[in-house]
Amino acid sequence: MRGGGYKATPQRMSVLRTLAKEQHQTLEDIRTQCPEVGLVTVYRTLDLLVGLGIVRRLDLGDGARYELAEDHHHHMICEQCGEISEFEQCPLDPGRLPAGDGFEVRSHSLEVYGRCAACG
Amino acid sequence: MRGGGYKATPQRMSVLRTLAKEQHQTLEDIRTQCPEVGLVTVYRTLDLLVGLGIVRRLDLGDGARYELAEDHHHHMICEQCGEISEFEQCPLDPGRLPAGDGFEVRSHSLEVYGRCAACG
DNA sequence: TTACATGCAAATGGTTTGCAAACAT
DNA sequence: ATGTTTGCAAACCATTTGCATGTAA
Repeated sequence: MRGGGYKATPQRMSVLRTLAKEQHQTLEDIRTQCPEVGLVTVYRTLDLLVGLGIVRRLDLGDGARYELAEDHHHHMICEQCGEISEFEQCPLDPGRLPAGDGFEVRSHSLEVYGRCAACG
Repeated sequence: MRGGGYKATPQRMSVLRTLAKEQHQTLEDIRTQCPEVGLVTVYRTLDLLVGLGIVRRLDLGDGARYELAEDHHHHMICEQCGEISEFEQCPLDPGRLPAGDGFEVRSHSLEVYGRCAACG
């Protein structure tokens, strides 16, 4: 972060610390845990972090969510209760990715929908 | 649609006809092509169609988009110019989908990001 | 005939912007 | 000193709601 010429302010640190605690949090989730950071600053900090590639922004059907962009993982969403969980193993077959049409694949995101164990 | 006890009004037909023309349109796209349909009605019609499973709602990073839920396909998004295209071949390996944790997979969505041919 | 659908205007709610004060270097 | 960051209030914009009118079946 400092590398980019940005300052490591207490507010930014606080938001980052919160993001490190849990995956795919909403802005409200973050705000609750950073009551000392102004709403506008949370928005701006998240924008900054997303721009720097430190944070990933997702939309799983219900507004924006944010998470640290460290590891590669995907999401399972229960259509019944809305529970979101992660899985690490990527079921993509790279050999079957679209190719030959000139599109250069750089990243991907995958969401799996269904029923969680609790909802049967 | 009539099966569900809903009326086939001119407005709904118009929205459906527009959706049939092109994939992943924004609400504004649709509205431009259905100037005779009120804004609120477009919203309500899309909600209804999504609820009936006829239409799929997506978010590729820039607000909501809608498309007919007929075929299974995925999206490629150019990070440079924002162009969106589809590909039919699904690169998922069903054998590697998360299992054993009690989650029952019913559907999935995959988005591929990178550079389109034009943006090199 | 009658419950459902439409459309306007107004309300809502999440997100962004203007600007002055506080801060880091 | 100088440019960055913060926070409030206000502006903004997409979406939703209330309610009276219109309409498909």
